[in-house]
Amino acid sequence: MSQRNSAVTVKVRAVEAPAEVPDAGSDDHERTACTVLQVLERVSGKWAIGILLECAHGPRRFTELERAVRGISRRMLTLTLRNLERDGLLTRTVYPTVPPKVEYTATPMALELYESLVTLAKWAERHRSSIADARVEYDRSAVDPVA
Amino acid sequence: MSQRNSAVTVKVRAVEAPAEVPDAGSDDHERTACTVLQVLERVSGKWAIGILLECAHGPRRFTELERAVRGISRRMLTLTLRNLERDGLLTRTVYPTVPPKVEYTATPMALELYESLVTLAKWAERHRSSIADARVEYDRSAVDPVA
DNA sequence: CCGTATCCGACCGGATACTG
DNA sequence: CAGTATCCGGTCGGATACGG
Repeated sequence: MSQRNSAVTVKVRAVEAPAEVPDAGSDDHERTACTVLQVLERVSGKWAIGILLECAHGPRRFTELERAVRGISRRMLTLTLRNLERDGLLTRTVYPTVPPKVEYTATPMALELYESLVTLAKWAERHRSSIADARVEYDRSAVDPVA
Repeated sequence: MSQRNSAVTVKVRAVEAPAEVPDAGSDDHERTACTVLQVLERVSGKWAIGILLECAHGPRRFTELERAVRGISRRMLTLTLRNLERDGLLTRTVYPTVPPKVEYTATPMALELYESLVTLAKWAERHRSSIADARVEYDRSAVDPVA
């Protein structure tokens, strides 16, 4: 896909009191869905975002990430790192010293993505309790149909 | 977490020519990462976004979704629908007619999320080709170390 | 029309052990 | 320090068949 500006076509802006999205033209949804899906797939897996968020604040070494992204295994750290590098979101720099030193740095592209992740984080923050409530309510009425 | 406004703390805005994210205070990353992770987990799975995007443009029936979200199986449609309903992102309305009719509608919360997804979609659109290039380049030099 | 139930393969991801 | 290799269980998700 070329560099055509704002190729996404959907109307954004001003959904303060959301009623209904204006519509965007039927199979445009599909193109958008596909695109978003591809983003989410790159960034999916439990660990990619944690790593990206860490590296957004400066170069990080392998072991630093292993400690910062808590709960991650060596294996998953390596795999996720490789994928992020492959997609051009992280650059890997090896310093041929002894002991070896490797730094992972977020690319400009990744730093832009970081912006979107912050947007997402804000949404999550706003609705976290609503979602939690919805869950307990749903589970309650599922287990306890009429009570 | 209560309703404190802008609890995310990280500095946003103005990363036109991204150099480095200012930093946000060490373990604030973790809280942000966790939050974002939770969002992504709700919305992950290949199908949730496609469904959300469809329903953002008005109520949709089960079979309509089955056709619109192409490639989805009945099973996955049902499961994803249930999870989205459980999280309060979709409301399920049953019309006790014959034959039965069920409508799924995006909640205001989901329509706000839609905004974020559009942001993500824009990012993906901007960088789609860069990522594709990065991949072929990475794969090339992996298979073809020195040539 | 709108689902649920069952089977089953693919892959994600943790634990552990070994290497340059 | 910064990985790689192997094993192995759990979950995701497709295909198919059946039910209200």
